[in-house]
Amino acid sequence: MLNERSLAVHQDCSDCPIRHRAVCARCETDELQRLEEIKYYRRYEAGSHVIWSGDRMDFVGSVVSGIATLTQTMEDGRTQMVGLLLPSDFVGRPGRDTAAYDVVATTDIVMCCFRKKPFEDMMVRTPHIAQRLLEMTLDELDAAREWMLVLGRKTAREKIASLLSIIARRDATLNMRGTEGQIVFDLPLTREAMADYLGLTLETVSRQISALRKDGVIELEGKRHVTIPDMGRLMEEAGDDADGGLLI
Amino acid sequence: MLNERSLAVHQDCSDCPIRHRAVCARCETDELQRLEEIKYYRRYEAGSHVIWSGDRMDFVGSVVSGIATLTQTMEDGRTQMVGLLLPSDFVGRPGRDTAAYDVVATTDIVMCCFRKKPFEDMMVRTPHIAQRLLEMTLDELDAAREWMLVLGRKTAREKIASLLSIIARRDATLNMRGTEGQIVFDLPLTREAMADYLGLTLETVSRQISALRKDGVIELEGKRHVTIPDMGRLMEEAGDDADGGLLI
DNA sequence: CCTCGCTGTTGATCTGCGTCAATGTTTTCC
DNA sequence: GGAAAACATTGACGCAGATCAACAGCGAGG
Repeated sequence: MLNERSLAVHQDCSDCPIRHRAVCARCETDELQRLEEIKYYRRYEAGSHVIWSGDRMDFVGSVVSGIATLTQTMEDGRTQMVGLLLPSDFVGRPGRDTAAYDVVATTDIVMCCFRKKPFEDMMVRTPHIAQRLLEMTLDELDAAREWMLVLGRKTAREKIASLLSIIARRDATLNMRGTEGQIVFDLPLTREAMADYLGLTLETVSRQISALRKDGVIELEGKRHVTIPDMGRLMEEAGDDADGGLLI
Repeated sequence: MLNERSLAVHQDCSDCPIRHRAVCARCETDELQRLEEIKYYRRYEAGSHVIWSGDRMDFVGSVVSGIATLTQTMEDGRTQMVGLLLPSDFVGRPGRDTAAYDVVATTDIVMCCFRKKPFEDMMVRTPHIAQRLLEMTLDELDAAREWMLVLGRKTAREKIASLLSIIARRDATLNMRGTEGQIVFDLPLTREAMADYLGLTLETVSRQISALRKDGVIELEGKRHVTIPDMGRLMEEAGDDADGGLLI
């Protein structure tokens, strides 16, 4: 997951969000060089599977551009999104070789990949990489736990407000804007994808978005273009205290 | 979180579940020795707070005996448990110094602690520690994501069955028993704590447990002593395919 | 022994969200 | 331009689980 903290590190590595430049800033140059040598890029179309749950994973990598989702599905088709992958987010798990989740491209995406074996070898030789990955994984764990509160205890309206507030802040951070004044962004998800993230149905998502619009918490132009006139108000609606907030 | 995999590693270090012996099996003896030197133990009574969310954390460590919970609370009092800490589970976060969650002792517990600074120093000098922590954190992340599916998409009955199935398997693993034949264990949680874990009310928890008992999925002696006559049946009720299953 | 507090159970009722269904809007593709 | 498909909105209705309430069991402490 992306958050303000990891993003700050990401700034100096805009072309390849694995953030290995940041990771290796303290390493010897030849380690950095070796990392450069084993990397390659992959492109996926909107709607296509990047990874199927249960499949063998022979690479790790990160999103360069576009948006992907991490989802779990039960046998009867019930689906829960467990992560939203934005540019710079890491995918894959050193030390495990089957994927636990489906990764689906929501938009066209570009991934920066490393074959798993060489990457793992590099991890052993370059301690900072393991430390950096640990830091990133702990951030993701925090985000997942924050989301457990959303899923377990919030109302539909609060869930929608939480999601909007996360996307708004993320978007503001990505584009180097603050969260002062009004915030404008495009929703990167369909109503159904939002429902899968929030543990709701798409109808409920639609209804609650309409309600928030009617109440002036958000403004909508078309289906996806959102304006948040007052971020504080939105966060109140989300049930968050105004400054703490979600890390996702 | 504990799972079969981390527990296997834990076997050779029963007195101090930080698992540093396992962590350091490949390290020089003097690193292991140094880790021994900075460790100390703490004892907490049932019901007491080990850590308050937002407080400064000056140590990391792990549970030696007893059970603790990791919870988040909203301003209006709604509570969500985001983790269950059993013997050998790790607490704390190298690289961050305020706690994000409340840690509460459910039973009397003993923790094995390391002051954070020396532990972090050791991490820098001993790459295997960071790698081992990364592995453990990734396991926890998987568990958190599995739990997101439970919270977001399962019915009350399935939630209860999921929780029982996790506790049953955990208990079986801790006591070195298999999950063949019938499984017997004591619930380590009150109905309220179970509700907080599952995103339900305690009344619903109580009702669903009664229903599962009436249907022969579980047997109850008193309030806490549970017998699972058929683990496969329970996992069906949980909505899991019979072998995959939760990692928590 | 009795009382108090804590935990758990069960019933009655209410309500938020899911389900089913109809319809509108936008995009795609011939 | 028109048809079809994908995405979104809105309404009517039902139900799973929340809420409110009463009560039972049990250990602790006077």
